Amino acid sequence: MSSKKKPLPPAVLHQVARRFCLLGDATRLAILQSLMGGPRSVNEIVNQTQSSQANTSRHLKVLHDAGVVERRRQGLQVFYEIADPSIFQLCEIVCTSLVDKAAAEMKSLRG
Amino acid sequence: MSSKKKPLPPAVLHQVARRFCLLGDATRLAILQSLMGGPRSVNEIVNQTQSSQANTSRHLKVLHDAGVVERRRQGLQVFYEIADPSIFQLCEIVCTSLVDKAAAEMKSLRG
DNA sequence: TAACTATATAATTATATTGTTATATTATTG
DNA sequence: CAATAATATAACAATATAATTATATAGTTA
Repeated sequence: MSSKKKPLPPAVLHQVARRFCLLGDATRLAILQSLMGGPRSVNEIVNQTQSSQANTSRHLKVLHDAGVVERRRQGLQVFYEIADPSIFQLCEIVCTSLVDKAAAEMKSLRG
Repeated sequence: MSSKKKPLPPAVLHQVARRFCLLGDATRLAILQSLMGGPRSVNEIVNQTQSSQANTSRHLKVLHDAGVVERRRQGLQVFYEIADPSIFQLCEIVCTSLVDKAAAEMKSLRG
């Protein structure tokens, strides 16, 4: 039961990296943020994110291929929603870390 | 006190994306993994990660510029260590999510 | 200070990613 | 089935990123 310290094999590192890569794009983060409020049609996402339809569609495909979002067709529209809520935990941790860092910088500037 | 649902402004999204981008590279993840065991000299990292010295140095610079690792010189050597432990939380969440996904796929394959 | 060791940087090449425009696909409705 | 609406895809140009090789810098020691 050694729970710690096992180095991950390269293949796993690549998978983890790919997942982080997915989140390493502001456009995709904006899309995910839009989906935080629940399922959204592509058009709704386009409006909320101010990105073009084509670009939004392309990024949605990336997210879908990675299993981060699910899609379901409903008539003419396609609705997307978050399939992997761990995304939110990740974003929150990063945000907290960034806020902490900013606060530390403020403090050190003031002396 | 509305704690949820404030959409992050684009500038913040970019910062968050940049942070995720840092982790979106297997070489850097390997470096961070090496640093999980505590401070390491560049040479130790090179040996553990099987990457070239130049490449390791370059990635260490990236991580350092982002404030993810700290450096201190000690004679001829430079030791790096994790400056932002939230990294580990992030990796753990991703790993868990990937394991879950793999397990789900296994299950669906078996029927 | 010359030789050596550890680390950093620059220049280059190869590859990947992003956003755009134009076009295709899919489903609905008259 | 023609016209329309919503979404997806392809081709392209611009930019970014990664790894490598060669070289430079910083510190150490004789």
